Amino acid sequence: MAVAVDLVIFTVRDGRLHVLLIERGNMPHRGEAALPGGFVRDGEALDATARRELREETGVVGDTLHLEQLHAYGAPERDPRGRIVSIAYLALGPDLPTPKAGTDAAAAHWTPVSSILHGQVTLAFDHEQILRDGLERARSQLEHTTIAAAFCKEPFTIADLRQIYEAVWGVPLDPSNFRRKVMKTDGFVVPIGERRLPEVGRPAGLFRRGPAETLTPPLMRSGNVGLR
Amino acid sequence: MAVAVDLVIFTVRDGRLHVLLIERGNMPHRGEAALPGGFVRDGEALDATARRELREETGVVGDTLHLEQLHAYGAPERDPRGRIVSIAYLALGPDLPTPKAGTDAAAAHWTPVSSILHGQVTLAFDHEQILRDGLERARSQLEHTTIAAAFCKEPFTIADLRQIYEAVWGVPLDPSNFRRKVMKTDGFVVPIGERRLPEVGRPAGLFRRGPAETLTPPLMRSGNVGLR
DNA sequence: CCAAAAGTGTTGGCTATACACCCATGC
DNA sequence: GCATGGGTGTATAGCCAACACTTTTGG
Repeated sequence: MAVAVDLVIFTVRDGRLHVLLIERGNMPHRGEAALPGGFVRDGEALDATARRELREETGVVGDTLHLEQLHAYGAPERDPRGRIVSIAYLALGPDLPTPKAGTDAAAAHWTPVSSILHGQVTLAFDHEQILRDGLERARSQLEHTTIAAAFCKEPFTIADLRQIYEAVWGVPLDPSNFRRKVMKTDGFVVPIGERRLPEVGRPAGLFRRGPAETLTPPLMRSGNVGLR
Repeated sequence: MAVAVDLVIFTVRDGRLHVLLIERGNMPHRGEAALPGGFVRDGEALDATARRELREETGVVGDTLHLEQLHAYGAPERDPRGRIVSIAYLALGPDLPTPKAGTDAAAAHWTPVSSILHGQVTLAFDHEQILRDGLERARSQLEHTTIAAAFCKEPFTIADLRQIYEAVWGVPLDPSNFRRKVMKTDGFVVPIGERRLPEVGRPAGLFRRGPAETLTPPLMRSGNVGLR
């Protein structure tokens, strides 16, 4: 029985949620889109496999990224090569560099999540289910934790942070309430005392990530409308 | 590489949270306390393994129990027999029958969770970490979902349900506010129009589980005091 | 060169809701 | 003694309005 790790890597580019997909270079499903991933090596912890694959696929040192285990998928028929149990990981990061092709991947692309949810892109194996689970986890994490800041390159503005929420949840948020909530949550963001010169509009205050990790009470989303 | 399933089975007995532990009948850790579990068989889905082990260890048909995947544990040195990745499952149920010994278990007992957290009972492998993760998941689930009702034998009173929360969270709740919250949440519980004759005090209304699954807004716990 | 408009960020107020805390009543 | 119900103050979300600061446009 083989154990693999698959990665759901999210980022937000120009206001839309994207996921990193590879074009499979080997059989099965050669040429189809799939989540990046690979097998766990002897003596390698699951988290280590995830970080290694992350590095191999995106070239990003995992320490700067949020990475958490998502779910284990083990349906007997999920992989035609045989019995493969896959541990899925969720990774969140700021607009990452254009990924390079990995060992098993012919090419890697940032793909809008909405295009997969709307059926314009189909994924190999059970990867669409994994993606949906990852999206739901990310949405939930935004409610209860401060990981939204992990999507932002520092320094960032409150509006940048709000756009993360809007992109992941697919709903517009009230700028006023959002700002109040973020500022009142101790340690969510810390001001650096500078302002961003805008192309248009009033200059926005700049912030860094704070030490806080949990949001109590949570930042609630009324309803899920979907992704733009 | 072997894949196993371990179970964190919780129930509430006389106001305290209990977990099902076995006394290991085989090496390694023979004679020590551990979570019930076993290896995934060929062609068997992960959930099926969990339900089978649940049945073998407790004699309970899994359909009546809440069962969900918790986390995958895969540290290279977690099992001296070799590389074993374990998928942990969380099961919640009403005061279950005294379990019978399973294949790999010399004996099975309901053990107060507090006795493990306070160091009076130690668990084999990394099972204490799994238990802690399961407890945290259960506490979180009580906030956001209606699974607390899964702990109650039907029919139950509002006070029964409240005792579940108090046992899992380890904090007392205001009976008045709790009642309002539960009654206002559409589909959490449905009255059956009868009353339970009490040993002392006013008779309490009886209820069954409703169709609702999520709690919006969540039922919040102010802080974690611990387990009694 | 100056004035107005447009766009974005920031601040504040109002109202409905939910909850914590306390008290009253029924059985 | 416990279940049930109500009442009040506080905190917060949703909604709305005003203001601040900048760039662009038009004379």
